[in-house]
Amino acid sequence: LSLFYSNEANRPKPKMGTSAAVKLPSNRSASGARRRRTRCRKCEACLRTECGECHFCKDMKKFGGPGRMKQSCIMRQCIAPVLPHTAVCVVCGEAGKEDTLEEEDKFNVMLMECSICNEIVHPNCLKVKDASGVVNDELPNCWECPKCNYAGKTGKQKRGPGFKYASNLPGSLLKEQKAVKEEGEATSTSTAKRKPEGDDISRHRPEEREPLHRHPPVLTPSTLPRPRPEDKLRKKRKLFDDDEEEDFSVRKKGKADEPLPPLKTPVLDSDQSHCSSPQAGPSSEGGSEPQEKGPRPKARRKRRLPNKELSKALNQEIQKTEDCLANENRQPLKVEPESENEEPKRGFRIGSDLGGERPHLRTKEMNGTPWELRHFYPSQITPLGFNRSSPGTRPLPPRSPPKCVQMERHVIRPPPISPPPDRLPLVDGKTHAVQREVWMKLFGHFTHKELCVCMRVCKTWNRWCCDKRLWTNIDLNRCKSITPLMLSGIIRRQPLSLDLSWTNISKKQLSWLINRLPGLRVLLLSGCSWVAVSALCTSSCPLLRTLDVQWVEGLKDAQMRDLLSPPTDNRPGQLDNRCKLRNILDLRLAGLDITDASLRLIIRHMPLLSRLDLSYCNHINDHSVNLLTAAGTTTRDSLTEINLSVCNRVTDHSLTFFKRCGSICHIDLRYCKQVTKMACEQFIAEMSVSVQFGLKEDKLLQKLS
DNA sequence: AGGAACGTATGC
DNA sequence: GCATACGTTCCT
Repeated sequence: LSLFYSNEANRPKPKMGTSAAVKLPSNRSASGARRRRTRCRKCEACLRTECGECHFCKDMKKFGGPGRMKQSCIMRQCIAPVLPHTAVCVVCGEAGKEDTLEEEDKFNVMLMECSICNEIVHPNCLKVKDASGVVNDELPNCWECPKCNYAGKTGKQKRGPGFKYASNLPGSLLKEQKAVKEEGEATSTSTAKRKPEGDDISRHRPEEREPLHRHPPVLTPSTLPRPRPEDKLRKKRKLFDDDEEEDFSVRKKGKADEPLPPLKTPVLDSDQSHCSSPQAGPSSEGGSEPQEKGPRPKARRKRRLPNKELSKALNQEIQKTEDCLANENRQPLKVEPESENEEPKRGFRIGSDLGGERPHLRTKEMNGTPWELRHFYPSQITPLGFNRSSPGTRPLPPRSPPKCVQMERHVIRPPPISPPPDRLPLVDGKTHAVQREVWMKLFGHFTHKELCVCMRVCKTWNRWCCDKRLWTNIDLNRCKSITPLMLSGIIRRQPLSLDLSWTNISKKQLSWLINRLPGLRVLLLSGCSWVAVSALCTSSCPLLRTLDVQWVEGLKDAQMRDLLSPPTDNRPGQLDNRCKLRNILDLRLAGLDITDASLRLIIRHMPLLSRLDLSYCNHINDHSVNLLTAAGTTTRDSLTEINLSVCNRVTDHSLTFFKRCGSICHIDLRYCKQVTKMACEQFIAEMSVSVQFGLKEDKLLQKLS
C-alpha cells in the first residue's frame, strides 16, 4: 500500500449521526448519519503504549488525572481509523465482505463510506454506474460516492469521518489546517478530482546525481572566510520556519526591522483561489448555526483545571508547523493510481469506460506512489552530491511551491505485511523467470532518479525498488523544499545516511524524521537553521555517527550546550541520562561561532570523536587545540582528523599540541594565517621518530601510510 | 478560535 | 458491564 497519503481534501466535518451523543443540529444534512470510526488496532500508533506524558494521558485516571477529557493518548491516535464492525451497507444491509475475496476483487464488496452523504455501501450495491466515485486514499473505506460525485456535491464543508488527528504523531504530519476564510465560489469547487496541476513527473525529474564522494572545502581565496550568511537570505527562509519564537532568539538583532521580501506571488494567490479548501467555510455548516445561543444555565461542568502551559505549547507548535507544512504541500484528493507512479488524476469509475482497469486496485496493494517520484527529487534541485559545501555560498533559501489553502495530510501507513514478491507476475498469470534478487542486483546499479522511474513501472518493481538496500544514502542537499511526501518517502526507505544540507527543513519535520529513523548513522544538516537542528535536542538518535551542522546559523555555545546536554527530564527510569550524541565519530562544525566552551562539552560528551571539522571557526585558537589534546581527554586519543583550515587564531603553537595526539593522521591548517610552513615542516621532522607525516598541500599535514 | 468537557458508541 | 475514546457542545 502506498505510504503516501496525501489528500485531506474531503474529510467531511463530523456530523451528527443517529448515534450521536448530542442533539442534531437543525441543519443536519438530509443524507445518512455518520458512523463513528474506531481504531484500526494495527497501525504504529495503535500498537504503541500510552506515553503517559501527553495532555490526554495526564487526564486519564490511570495516570492520576480526573478522566474528564476522555481522549486517546496523542501518540496513540490511530492513523487509519476504520468503520466499526457494526457498520453495514445501506443497500443490502450486510457488512463488508472483503475478507472473502482476493485482493483485487475486494473493492466492490467492501464497505465504503461517503464523506459527503455519509452513506455506507458496497460499491457493487450501487445502481449508479455512470458516475465516478472518488476514493479517499487517506482513510480506509472512505470515498465520495458516485451519487454525490455525479450530483456535483462536494465535501468542502465536511471533514472525513473518523479522523481526529493528533497531528503531531505518529502517523500524520499535518494537522487540519485552520478554516480558511474563503469567500464566494472558491468554496464551491470540489478538489476531489482535480488533477494536480502541473504535476507532471517530467517536471520533477531530478538532476543527474553526482556520486557521493566527499570533497574538502574549497579553499580558494574567493571562498575564504565569509561573513555569516546574509540576513536577507535568512529572512526568506524565515517565512518557512515554524518555530518562530525560538528562531528569534538566535537571530541577530536588527533583522526584524528589515522588510520581508514579498514571496507571495500572483501564482500563489491564484492558486489559493482555485483550490477549494476542505476546510473552506467549515463554519458554514454547523458552526455558524446560531443554535442555542444566548445564556444557558450551566451547572453541570466542574471547574476546569487548565493545563495551559503544556497544551498550549504543544498545540501551538503543532499548529504552526503544520500550517507551514500545509502551505508547502497541497494536492487535491486523488485516487491511487493503477501503477504505482501513475498520475492520480482520475476519479475512478465503476464499471465505466476506463477500459479494463480495475479501479479498486488503486486502493490496494500499492507500495509506491506517483507522488513519490515527483516529490522525492523535485525539479530545480541541483544536488551537489557531497557534504562539504563551500561555505561561502549559502544558497538562497528554498521557496515553497505556490501556496494553496488546500491542505493535505500524510499518513504513513505501516509497511506492507507481506514480503515483496520473489518474481514478477506477468499478464498471462505466470511469473517472470528472473528472481527478485537478480533484479535487485540490477537495480543496485541505478541512480536514485532511475530507481524512481523504475518504480513507475509496476507494483512489483515499485516494491523492489523501494528496498532500503538501494537507498542507504539519501541526498536531498539543497533540495529547495522538504515536503511531507518526501519525509514519508524517506521513512519508507530507512536510509542510513541522510543529507538535508541547505534545505529548509523545519524543526518539526526533522524531529518527525529522526524519531522514525532509528538506524540513522549519518545526518548532514549543514546550512540548515538552528531552529531546525534543535530538533536533535529532543530526539534521540543513538546510532548517529556523523553529524554535520556546519554553517548552521545561530548555532553557538548555548545551542551546542542544548545539543549535547542529556535530556532534562531525568526522572529515574524514565530516560536515558547520557548524551544524545555520545556515539558521534565525525562532527562537522565549520563556520560556527563556537568557543572553547563548546569544545569542553564535546570533549566530555563525545568520547569516540574521531574526526572534527572546525574550519572557519573564528573563535578557535591555540588554547582550543590545547584543550582537545590535553592529558585526560578522550579526544586526545580518539582524534584522527582535524580540520582547522581558515581558523585565523590558530598559530604554530597548536602544532606542538598535536604531537600529543596518539592517533592523529590528518591536520588541516590551510589558510591559517598564523601557521607557517616552517612550523609544519618542523612538526613533520619531529614526528618522524614515530610517525611519518607529509605535507599533502600547503599546511595540510597527512600521515603517510 | 482553541481547548475542555462529556454523552455515548464501540469493542471486549 | 466496563474501558476506551470519538465527535459534538460548551466555555474561556
